[in-house]
Amino acid sequence: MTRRTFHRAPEGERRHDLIEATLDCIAEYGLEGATVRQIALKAGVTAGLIRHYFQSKEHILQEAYRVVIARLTEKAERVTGDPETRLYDFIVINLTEPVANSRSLSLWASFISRVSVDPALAAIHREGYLNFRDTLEALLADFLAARGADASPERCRQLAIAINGLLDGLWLESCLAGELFGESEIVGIALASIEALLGIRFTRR
Amino acid sequence: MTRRTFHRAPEGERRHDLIEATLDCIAEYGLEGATVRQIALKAGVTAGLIRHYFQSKEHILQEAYRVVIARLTEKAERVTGDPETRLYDFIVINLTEPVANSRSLSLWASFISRVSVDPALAAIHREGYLNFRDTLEALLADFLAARGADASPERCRQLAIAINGLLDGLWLESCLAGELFGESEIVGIALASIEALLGIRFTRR
DNA sequence: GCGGCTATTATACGCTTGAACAATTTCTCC
DNA sequence: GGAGAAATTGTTCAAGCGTATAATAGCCGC
Repeated sequence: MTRRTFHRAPEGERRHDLIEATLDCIAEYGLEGATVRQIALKAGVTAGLIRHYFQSKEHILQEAYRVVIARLTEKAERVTGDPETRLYDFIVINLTEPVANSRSLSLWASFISRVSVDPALAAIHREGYLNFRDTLEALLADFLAARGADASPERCRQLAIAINGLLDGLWLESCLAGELFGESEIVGIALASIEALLGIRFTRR
Repeated sequence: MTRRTFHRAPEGERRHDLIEATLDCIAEYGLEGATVRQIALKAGVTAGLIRHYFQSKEHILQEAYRVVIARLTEKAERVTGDPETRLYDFIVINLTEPVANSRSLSLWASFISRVSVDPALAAIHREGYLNFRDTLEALLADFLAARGADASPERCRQLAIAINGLLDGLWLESCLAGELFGESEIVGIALASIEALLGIRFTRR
């Protein structure tokens, strides 16, 4: 009996492929569908290999969650330009593809449901979350200052909490029921709402 | 060998207990921890009994999800009084116990993660969600009309989407990281934000 | 207080799971 | 082009899963 032929991949590439396969499984079948065998099947390898790269199934899930968070936040955290452009782009990026789509939500929700149960995932979550809100708070402070508005720490904190909530909620809504809105409808509502919250109109709309 | 003694319960009561046990398991261990045997253990019965009351494990999960949605929405949907009081109470109820706590979030997230994968759960979800937003839209229309503000259908729709998003997002934030805020802080931010979005101050704060 | 209905228990079955490990193949280096 | 390292396969294992079903025991009507 002859074995299947295989390809020896560089460690980084193989780990990446395995994590992608994990995310595919979760998005398609949920966390329960992300079994070691299913992940291996999707990655085109055998189940044993996963344990060669990851100490346990828990570990590959943790790595996968880091990737999910990174994809949800990395683009928005790299906005450039003047304060208004950065804030504006931050809003738009978070509510359009590829951040806002049903696959992102599937992945996010799958992991969130384990954050309250699994301390390792909770730690990964908290780091990503605080990061995001700090970024938003800094963007707000810059924007308010540039417009000569009240940019006191307390006000920035409260606005960051509110706008973070608004963006999270609208992101959720559009991912969960995207076909009920035009994509630009959600973005438009977000921009108008944030203008109202800040008491400042964007100049570039 | 002697069997354990047991109590023959009325159907309604037994079904209720089994669903509660299911929710306990999900909140404690996540969806994956809600196995037939674990649920039975928590309910103080044996695993076989679950299949006597529910056609399959899928069915008990669907019933459990209905209960979760009902608990998240029923109190807010029963607000009474003048338009401002109803809207105000709606906001507060959704952001305080027992709607806003980590157990609620655990349960909600567990099911949400399967909504995108399981059509039966998706149907249950959609019904509850539309219900909630319609309630909010009606509250807004009444409140705006009572204050003599623009209550056109388009404006009400957009405000309902925005405020629904804001409430969802703030609910999420406070459940996920409640200890970072005073409970009243989130409520205060919500009320102030909604005043800004509506362009109207509440009289009763 | 007893007979019958059925809620409940107890056990078993077939399958899938995460994990472990020995065998094998690929690739690098000399 | 051969040897050694290690990436990958294939198989096995015990545990746990949802489900099925026969045996039992609690309870209601008489």
